[in-house]
Amino acid sequence: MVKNKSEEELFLEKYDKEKYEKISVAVDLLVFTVENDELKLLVIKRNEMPYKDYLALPGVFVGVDESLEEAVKRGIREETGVENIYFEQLYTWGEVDRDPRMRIISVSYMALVPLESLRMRVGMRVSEVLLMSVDELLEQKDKIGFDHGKIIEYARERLRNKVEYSKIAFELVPKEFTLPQLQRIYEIILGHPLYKANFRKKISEMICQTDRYTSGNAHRPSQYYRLKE
Amino acid sequence: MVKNKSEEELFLEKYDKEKYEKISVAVDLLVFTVENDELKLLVIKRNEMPYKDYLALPGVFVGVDESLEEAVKRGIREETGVENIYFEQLYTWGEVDRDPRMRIISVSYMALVPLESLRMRVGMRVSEVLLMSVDELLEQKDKIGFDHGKIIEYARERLRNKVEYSKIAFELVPKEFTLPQLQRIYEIILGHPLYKANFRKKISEMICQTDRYTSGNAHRPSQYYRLKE
DNA sequence: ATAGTTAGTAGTGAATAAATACTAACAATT
DNA sequence: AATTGTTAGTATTTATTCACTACTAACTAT
Repeated sequence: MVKNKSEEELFLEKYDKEKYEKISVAVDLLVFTVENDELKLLVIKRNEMPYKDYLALPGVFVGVDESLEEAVKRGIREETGVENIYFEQLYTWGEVDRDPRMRIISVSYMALVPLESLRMRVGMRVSEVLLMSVDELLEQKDKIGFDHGKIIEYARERLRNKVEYSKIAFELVPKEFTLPQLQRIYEIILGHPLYKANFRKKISEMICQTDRYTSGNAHRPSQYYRLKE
Repeated sequence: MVKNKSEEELFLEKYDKEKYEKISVAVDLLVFTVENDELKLLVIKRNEMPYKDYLALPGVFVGVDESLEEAVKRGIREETGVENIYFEQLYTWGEVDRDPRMRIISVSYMALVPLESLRMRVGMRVSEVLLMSVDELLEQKDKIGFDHGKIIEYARERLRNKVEYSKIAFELVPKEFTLPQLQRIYEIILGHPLYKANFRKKISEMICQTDRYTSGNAHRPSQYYRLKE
């Protein structure tokens, strides 16, 4: 990584080691999905101090030779077993005392995964992994360790905003989906109902229809669509 | 900062020091202002390797006992001499080789300051501080060191988006301002002209008028306003 | 056949945004 | 003292989007 040894040495002469001791950097993961008409988040039940028996976000430390994105992918793989899912950076939390053990700066990332793709992996994890309703989580923030309650709120807010002007909601449905299904995702994230006709008008440019329909339901079947491009 | 020594020791047994060596964290500052009807950014001309004679963003390392915000305030003070200006976190850049000297993760912050408040301080800085047009900067990205060209683009995009749905533009004018002056700020950030009547309607709820007017100009005087609350 | 249920479309009035055209008020010039 | 140039500010018109109602369509179960 260091391309020029003398450059580094030159630099380090001025880099005051007393004052600017290096810092541990972690990524915290907010893996969202929708289950039973609820927005859910992957959390772990801690079985160690500090915050033993509290809920917390999964996370991993960032290695010196590892980019933030690489750490995120590794973390998602370790916690869920899934690969190639959508994620984006949220915010970086840097209060000095946010972890009582040591100074840790945490870069939070939000990941979205359709429930169908999310298959829990037992693995050799030390902590229990749970899918919990975001609403319920935020109602009992005293059960959440560290500053993770604040981070979850921040993420929900970002998700709510972003669903209005981006295609992010498509990350929570399979490649082929019906419009009532997609509309439910929007409504669950936004927390209020939408008008069918307006909803369809708005997303009509983003989608293209397939020739497949639902079947077996005691009502008119709905057509499957997919995201354009 | 460490509240429980035994907790820390326990933790460190499991914390693999080989793999998760700590990392240097810096904050990079994007100090924007408007001068001569142009959006301008505070940059430094580097006089050291690497990227000697290139342009770069000012930045400071984050101390172990210093929050990110504290580092930002210190950085802004060191580079500009001003205090108490608006800033917000932008994004965290974590590619492994983004700095050839060593692994540095950088948290970028955008600050906005009215030109009137911005008084350059000579100080004992090693590098030259410049106010440069953002458009010009982005036209010659090969003159910009590190990954800072990308960061500047990201910041300009964020500023453009945010000016549409927030009160952020008010951070670039004095406490009392005229509407033509404020509209110019919007137009400069957005990069296109706005319709006067629509502009005024839109911001009318955010502002309240004063009883003062401009004078001395060979045309109708304009009224001074201030941000509501 | 019909009742129940959800899928999907048409259309209306209200609010918001885009655009044009105007009037108002000053200083400098004639 | 009237006129001109210039920018400040308002009125109005048209187009687009949003909130909402009301309808038709298509399936299963009875």
